This record gives sequence, structure tokens and C-alpha cells, in this order.
Amino acid sequence: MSIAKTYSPKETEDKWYKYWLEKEFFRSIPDEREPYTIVIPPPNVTGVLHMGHMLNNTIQDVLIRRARMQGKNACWVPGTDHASIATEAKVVAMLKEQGIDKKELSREAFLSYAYEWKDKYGGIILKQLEKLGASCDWHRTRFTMEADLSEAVIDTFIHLYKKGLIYRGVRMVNWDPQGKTAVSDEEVIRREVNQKLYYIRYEIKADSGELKAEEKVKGIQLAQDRQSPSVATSGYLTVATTRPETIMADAAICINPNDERYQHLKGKKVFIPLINREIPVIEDEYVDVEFGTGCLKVTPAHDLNDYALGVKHNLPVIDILNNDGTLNELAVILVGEDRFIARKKVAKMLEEVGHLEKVEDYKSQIGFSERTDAAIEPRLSLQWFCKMDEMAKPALEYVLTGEIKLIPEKFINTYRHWMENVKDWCISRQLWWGQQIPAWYFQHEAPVIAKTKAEALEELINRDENRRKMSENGKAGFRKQASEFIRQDEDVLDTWFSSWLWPMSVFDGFKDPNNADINYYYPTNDLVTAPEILFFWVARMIMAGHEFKGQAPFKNVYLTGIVRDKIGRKMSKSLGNSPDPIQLIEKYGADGVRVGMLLCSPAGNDLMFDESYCEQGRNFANKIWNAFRLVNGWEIDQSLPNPNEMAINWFESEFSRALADIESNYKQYRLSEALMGIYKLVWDDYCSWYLEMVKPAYQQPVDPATHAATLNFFERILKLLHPFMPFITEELWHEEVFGPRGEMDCCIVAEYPAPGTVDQQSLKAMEIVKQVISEVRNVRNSKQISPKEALPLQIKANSSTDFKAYLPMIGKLANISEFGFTEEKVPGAAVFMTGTDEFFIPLADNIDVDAERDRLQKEIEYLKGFLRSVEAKLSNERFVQNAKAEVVDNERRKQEDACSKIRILEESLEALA
RNA sequence: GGGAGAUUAGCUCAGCUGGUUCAGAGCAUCUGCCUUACAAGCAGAGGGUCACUGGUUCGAACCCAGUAUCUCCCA
Repeated sequence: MSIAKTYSPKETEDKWYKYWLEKEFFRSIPDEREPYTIVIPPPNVTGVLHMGHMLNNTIQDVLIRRARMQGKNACWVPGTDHASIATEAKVVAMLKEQGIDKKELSREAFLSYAYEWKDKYGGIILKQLEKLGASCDWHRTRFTMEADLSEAVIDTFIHLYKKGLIYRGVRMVNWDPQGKTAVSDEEVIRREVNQKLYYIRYEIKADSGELKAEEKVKGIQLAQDRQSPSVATSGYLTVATTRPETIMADAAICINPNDERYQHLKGKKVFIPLINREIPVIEDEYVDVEFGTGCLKVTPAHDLNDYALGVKHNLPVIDILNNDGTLNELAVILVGEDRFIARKKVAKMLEEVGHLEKVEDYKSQIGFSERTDAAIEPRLSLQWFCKMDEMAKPALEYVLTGEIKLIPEKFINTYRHWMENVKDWCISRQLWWGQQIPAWYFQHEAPVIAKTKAEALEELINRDENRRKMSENGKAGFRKQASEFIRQDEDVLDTWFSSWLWPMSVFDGFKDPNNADINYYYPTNDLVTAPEILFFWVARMIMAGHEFKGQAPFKNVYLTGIVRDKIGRKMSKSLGNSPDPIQLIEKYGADGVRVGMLLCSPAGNDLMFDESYCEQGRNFANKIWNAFRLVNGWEIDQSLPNPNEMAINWFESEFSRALADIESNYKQYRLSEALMGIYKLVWDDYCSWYLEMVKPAYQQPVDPATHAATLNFFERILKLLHPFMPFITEELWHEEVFGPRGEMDCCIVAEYPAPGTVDQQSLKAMEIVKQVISEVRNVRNSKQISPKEALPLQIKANSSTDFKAYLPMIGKLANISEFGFTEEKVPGAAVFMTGTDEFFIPLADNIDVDAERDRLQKEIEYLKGFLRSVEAKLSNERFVQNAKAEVVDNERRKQEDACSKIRILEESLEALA
């Protein structure tokens, strides 16, 4: 039966994925085996697969498949995240297209649209993961907003509230004017932006007579124009700001009390230009004398630092912005204008009245919303917060003590720095898509925290003495009445407030804290995620794990790199530099893409992705395919003896040696190195050497022993490859030549090979054989002799190496017609050496004597230089005294070696003359 | 502004405790081959002052200090 010359993945991938599903190989149920568990970092429910997911999930699948083959009960839990801001933004945009404004919808109506959207697009990404070959236990698919998981979120909120770890307060938050919601610090991305620095003049109120002449000289420039009406002034001060539109919200001007230039301003008042509101000059060492003019406008409502300054100096907070970033009535002027338009207009107005001194270009860091990319507005608002410092401490310990390992370790520092400087977590979001905060408001009373309205009503009764004293009838009346007026908090919780429970909630660890699943699978083993969410998510899962389970949620955290394009840019939709993973799979096959991803991705380093890696992966699959075609085509002759014992023994050792390496790389989570180890084992050792050694001559049969050994090696190789290349390995596994397979006898659950013993002798011998073969091929190449032309080879064995045993192998691979042993140099032959042994290939055409002399001389020169450096070391007393004995011995051996080689080469040179 | 890390072949990266694993791998390049498993291939070859400057040491890609450049995190 002939097989196609190239491997075509499409046909096999669907077939085997379906088969695996049918036979429930991905299914995991607790049993007596050791569990191996990974919970997927849940992708956004409405998202589509991008290269980051690709990398991430390939790694998880490699780990899970290997564990499964090692006989562990491997459980990979998939699922999706409701991603409140991102999803809500998409739904709002979709509605807008249909001409529907979110503001006109009720919460219920909006949510029904949102669920409709989720049902339509949700889960696409999980289907895409199947294409990649992800062996998730799909029976366990969870969603962070499904009923059970939401209940867990609400319960933990209540739990933490009761513990005093959740509070409500007015704080500066990062406001996203586009999403119209607060976002956490971690969701703000800072970017350097070209801005303008506006120098604005504030007139100083003349309340203490004329200024002294010396003060004028010192720094105050007298106002040159007097267009501001109303009040008498005595000059002005200048403030530098990037945000002129916020001057209407100014509460003070601050100077550094040590600033020599501004001593005269102490206790003065100034007027805000355009609106002429009077504000005081205050003093604080916070002000940087070097920056701008040294006068700082203090705008507590619109800047975090100013807010702190305002609190310290008891300044009023004047918030002039609406939640969509437009100016409100408090701004007095430009009401209703967008903040950025207002900025330009204010600048122009200031210029018109002569209050704009100058404008400079200026670079500064501005925060942008991760989800909507809108410029973040620091804004004072009433939000819910979760206290972090208490929870951070144990979470830090897990990592510092090594109970949780971060891979690579360099992230420990980053982690520690963050955990030691942790700030409270703003957990409320002004959105509807998410878990609604279980806080209930009744009239002007403090909010009640309760799971349901009914419970909230009971709490209202219980916490008030008068209500408690009411008769049952009275209570019933109260309940009835209050239920009309009681209102639940409109906000929902931050998405991360549900994802931090993920490793527990997917096993129903909250709903049913002692169930078989959570007891068996938790703590999970490895978490594979991006370093970007080390704090968002990983740190908080550790906190939650400790808080709610008293245990770390996982043992190892593998932090992948960011997928960039080959010139180092982050892959993004807007740049259009991100290939569609599904198209890549179609082009190169899932196995090819998986290999391609991992070839270029050392742990923790960003990877410069290029399609050519996938090509390499595809080529590798094809190589395996063709190796199979070769072996598959062999006819067996039962009567033949085994001529390949040496080759078989060698590969047996080589396999074990390579496997030990591969295992050590796996242990260190160096997956790309493990893969490269397998790649070389397959391509170089198995295909290029082993198969070439044992393959019978064209159309000749093979002996049964060689056939069996070769197939056995092949099977073991398929097993090693399977975690990386699940499809092609499964396909080949079921080929007839391997014998009959039961329906459950699949590569996916085949027993992972263990390293055997390594015969160092055999490895060493083969090194010499390989060297001789390469040298002969090299001679052919440089002399332009066809590989088809058989050559004679004369051996002058100066060492104790017994070449006789190797001759058949050398003869076959180097195409040698006849061997001879000689005591003398063979004149007029091509020469090479391995170690101190000399080899001669007598050639029909005479060799170029001059070229040969040059070559020999060069080699002698090199060796002499080498010898000099060795001898320099050996004659250095301090070296001989201080260096380790083995190092010194080594140098002695090098010396002897070099000497004898030089001698032989010099003899050759003489023979030429 | 503070912190972390990086700089090794054209590219992507290994290089552990300083010494034959010491200058390596894969890809790319070049040369020759359509050799009956594979041209998505085979055989062979050429590529590097280990960012720079000093220091420690018998000995430095590796340890130390400084400089330059880059990346990331935090303000």
C-alpha cells in the first residue's frame, strides 16, 4: 500500500480529535492515580483566538499530554471569562449600530441583549482551541458568570465585607470616560505622549499694598495688560500645566516654602483667569522647584497628587467633569464641551486675554484604558474597595519560600516589589455586565450587605433595635414597605473579582467546599499565563487561595513571553501584524504551528514570531512522515540474520542519552529546548544516521530483528513527539505495520518512555565512525566526486582503535569499495585524520600537491599555536599549583595529543616533498 | 524619577559551579547533488574581538565596577 509523499494534516486532524473526544481521553474523574491539573486562563467569552492564546494553550497542552502519558490523571479545565468592560463595550457598540442607545434601555433589557450576544459569539474561541488540538476536559467547561460561579463571587464579597476587608469610600480612581467606569490601576496603560506645556498667568490679588521694588526684580513680572476687570491686582504669577482646561477646578496655587523666588507670595491670593475665582497660595515642600515655574496649580478633583495635597491642606474639591469627559456647570465656562476640545478653547481664550505666556512642547506619560484606549481621567468617586495589604503578605510568602515557583525566576523580584507596595483594589465598575454588588440601600441608612433582597430586609430589621422590637405583623409590614424602596447597588464587580476564584470555583469549591473534585484536583499543578497579568490575576489567585482555602492554588507558574512580530512589535489588530492562527493551522497543520510556536519561545522571553518557524514545524512533520514511509515499505525476510546489531545498540544508547536531556529540560520548563532535543534525535540521529545505517539496499528485504528494533524505536519516538505533535503521531500510531491496536490503544495514552542505560563505549565508537564518514564525504565534496562513485580507503591506525568492526558501517554510509590497512603513508592520496589515526583515499587523478602542502602547513601552524598556549599554562607554576588536578591532567593530555598530531602531519609534509 | 532584566554568528537563542561540552544549536546563507523515504530533501562548508572600558584571577562569555544601548515593571 503506497502512502502519499507529503503529509497532509487536514485529513488527520479532524479525524483524530473526534476520536479522542468519542473515547473520552480528555475526560478526567478523580481516581486513585496522581492528579495533574491545569486550569486554563479563561479567555474573554466573546474573544477570538490570537497568537498569545496559541502560545499559551500549546504550552498547556504539551504539559497536560505529557502528564497523561506518564500515567497521571490529567485534567485540563477550560472555560471563559465574562470580561465585563470588553464585552459590555462590544454590546454597546453593537446596539449603537442598530440605533439603540444603552441609556434608553433598562438593566434587564440590556442584559438580555448581552446574553444574546454571548450565546452567539461565546465559545467561538473554545472551538478554535479544538483546532489546535487542545485536550481540555470539555465536560468541565465553566464560565465566570454562570450561576454557581457568580454565587461564589457574591459569597466571597460578603465574606470579605464581614471581615472588614471590603469598604466603600470616596477615592481617586482611574476613570475611563469612554467606558464610563472606574478601572483598576492595573488596567491603565501608560504611554509617553507629546503634549503642550501651557504657561498661564494668574493675577495676584492686591490686598497688601504696592509691591516692593525688590520683589518685582526678584521674580514678579508686572502685568502688562489689565484686561481682567473687577479687582485690583498687583502683578501675576505663572503656572505651567499640561491641562489648562482644569483651571476652573483649581483650589489653590502651591509654592515650595524654600523657593527664594516666591517668598513674597506667601499668604497671598490669586485669581483664576477667565472665571476670576479667588484661590489662596499655599506652601508645600512637595512642589518641585525645578519643574515649570515652581508654581503649581492644585486641582484636587482631577489629579491624584493634587488630591493628596488638597486633603493635607483642606482644600475644596471642585469636579468640573461629567462622567463622559465633558465639562459640567461647575466649570462655569465651556459647559458641555469635551475635555480635549475645552483644552484648546481655554488656551485660545487665555491667549486672547493675555494670560497665556507661552506654550512649549512637552513629553509626558499619560494613562490609557486597557479596554477602550481612552485617556484615563483621575476622578473622585464613590467606589467599593478591597483591602490588600493583609492578604498580600501571605501571598508574598508562598512565592518567597518557593512553595509557588515562578518560571522564570526573574519575576520573583517584580512580584515582591508589587506585593510590598500593594494598594487597595477598586472592585466596583459602573457597568451592567457582571456580578451586581450585593449592597442594598434603604433611605439614608448605611448600606446593607446581603445576598438577596429578602436577606437585606431581614438585616435591616435585625440591625435596628426599634425594628427588632416590632411585632411580627409590624415586621411584615416593614418588609412589604421597605421592599418597595430598597435598592441594590447599580454597579457590578470587577471581572478579576471573579477570576481570582477560578482555580477553586471551577471545581465548585465554594458551592460545595468538600466535594470530591476540589479535594482531588486542588491545589492545581501548573499555571501557564502571560507576565502582564501576574498581578491582575496570578497574585490575586494566590491571595484568594490562601484566604478561602488556606492553600496555594498552584505549584508552578509558567510565564510565557509576549508574542511579537519579527521586528519586535507587539502583535495587534491595529498594526495588522498578527497572523490569524486558524489560517496558520490550515496552511501548516496544527502540529506544524505548535512546533513553530515552541521553537521560538523560551520561558519568560518575548518571542519574535515569524511564519518561517511554522514552516520548519511543517517540514519536520513531513520528515517524520517520510521516515515512516521508508520503514513501512520494507519487506521482511525471516531467514536473514541481523547485520545491524551495532547500529541498534548505538541508537538504543543515543535514545536514552537524548531522553535524559529532554527530561531535564522538561523539569526546568525549557520546552523549546526539550522540543529541539527531540527534533535532533529524530532528524539527525534516527533519520540521518540510524535509518541510513540499517536500511536495506534498494528492493532488498530486511531481517526481522532490524525491522522489529526499528519499529520499536519509531514507536518510542512517536511517544516523545506526541505532546508537541499530537495529530501526526496518533495517525502513524495506528498504522498497520505496528501491529493490531485495540480501540483504546492510542498514542495519546501510550506509556511515556523512560530513559534506559547509556552505553558510553558504544556512543564513543559511533562518534569515531561518524567522523570518518563525514571526512570521506568531505573529501568527495571538495574533490567533486559523486557519492555514487565508490572509493577505496586505506587506514593507518596509529591508535589502539579497532576499525575492523566499523568497516561495514563506514563502507555503507561513505560508499567505500574496499578497505586496506597500511603501515606506511599512501602517497598521492587524499588524507584526513581522526584523532591520531590517518586515512588515505587513493585517487585516480593526482592530487594538487601545492594545495595539500598549504593545507598541512596551516594545520601544523594552528596546532603549534595551540600547543604553545597549553605549554605556557603548564610551565606556569602558579597554574600547576592552583588549578584542580584534573584540569592540569587535561592540559597534559592536550599537550601530548597536539605533539603527536604535529609529528604525524610533519611526516605527511615530508612525504609530499 | 525608582526598580528589574538584557546585550554571544545574518536571525532566534543555549552556554549550569570561572578551566575540552568553550566559543555552541536551530534557522538562514553558500557549494554540490532530482542518490528509489523525504527538493517541505541529501551531503558538505563558511559565519562571532561573547556591547564597550577597566578590575579580580595562574586562567573570564561567565565574577566585580563603570559606560553605552535596548526591553519590561512601578511612579
